[in-house]
Amino acid sequence: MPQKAKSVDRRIQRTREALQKALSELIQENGYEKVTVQNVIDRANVGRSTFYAHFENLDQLLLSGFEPLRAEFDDFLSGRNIDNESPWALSLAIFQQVQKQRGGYITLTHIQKYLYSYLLDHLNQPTPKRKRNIPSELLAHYIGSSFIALMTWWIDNNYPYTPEKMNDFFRQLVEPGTLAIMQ
Amino acid sequence: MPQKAKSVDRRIQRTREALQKALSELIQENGYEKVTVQNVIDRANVGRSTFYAHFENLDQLLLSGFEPLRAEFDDFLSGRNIDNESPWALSLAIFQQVQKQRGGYITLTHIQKYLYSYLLDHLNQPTPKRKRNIPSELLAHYIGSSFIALMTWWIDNNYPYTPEKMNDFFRQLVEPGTLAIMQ
DNA sequence: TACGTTTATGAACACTGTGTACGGTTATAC
DNA sequence: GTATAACCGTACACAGTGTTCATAAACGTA
Repeated sequence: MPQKAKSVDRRIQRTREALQKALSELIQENGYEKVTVQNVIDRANVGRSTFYAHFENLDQLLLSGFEPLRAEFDDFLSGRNIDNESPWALSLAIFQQVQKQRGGYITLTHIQKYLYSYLLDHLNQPTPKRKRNIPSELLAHYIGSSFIALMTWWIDNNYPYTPEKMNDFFRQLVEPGTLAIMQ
Repeated sequence: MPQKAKSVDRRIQRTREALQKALSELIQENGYEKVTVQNVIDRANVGRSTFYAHFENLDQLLLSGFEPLRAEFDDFLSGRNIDNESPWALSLAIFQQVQKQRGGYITLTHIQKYLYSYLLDHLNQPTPKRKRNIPSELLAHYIGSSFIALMTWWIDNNYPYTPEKMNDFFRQLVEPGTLAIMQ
């Protein structure tokens, strides 16, 4: 039988949201490297000890804001067979989701981590038609990095194109090279 | 008439080399982010004030080790007309030079900076045959990032291929996509 | 509303690191 | 040999991190 939903303390929500919002703003203003815990708690109007009651450090706070995207991405990976659908649906989904979180902050390295391991699995499956001029590891690294490159440019330039258009660019750039190699 | 070469104080050379060597070792052990001035001067056996007499901060020390590569790269850019020779000679030269500095440390972002501005100039020249589906800025960013991606993989995996082979990979991956776009 | 529990607070503390200042010492170039 | 400069150590002010603890406030629940 389902347990009655335990109600979450409103104070916890408020604190966490205030911290995430403050971090988000400070990142957009100065970049993540320049953000300090001190800045965040000042901006969020939260006590120092309160911060450490919720998060071990700045990185953990950053990661907590990344949860929604991570969850969606996991769903996508487990819910569908990428190989039988268009492989470009994956990248499109990420472009769309990133834009949806527009105001939020994103650590692209985390997307890259997921993407990389997926690509490596995918490329290591025995594909008879593959020429294999290029080692799988390098290919996975290349595709993942290219994707991150486009994403970075897109965000830095404040989303000048739609996710669909960006995904087209990605496809146009990466597909010819990888197809030529994968035969 | 050529000025008589002013002899450089041996102490200066020794100090700078000790600091660069220490930084290089520490980067290879723990990564640049974790290196502190304290670590470097301890390892180099150099006084704190001496460090600051030579360099403003850690970044400046890092950059000083990058000078030889930067110089070679500048020479290359100014000495030849890239357009009339193979454009892939540029990337090959960098692969070779990076390997030559094997034991040394490299900040790839600095290479990327140079590469990016070169590419942007290059792509912005009016080329009648270009289709221009994709904005020059994005294309420059993409090519530069792809190059850095291969370079990073190459270094992280301890130079498993020759510079020439790596340059082939780069060409195979990037050329088809960019050619298709540049018509 | 009254209750016991959880959370927030702020101040103090130890710690690590940065960058500056300065007087004394030593190696170096000439 | 000597003047010079490079080096050294120490001390200092400052900024940031992460912990602890006693107190006060807000909360959910009955």
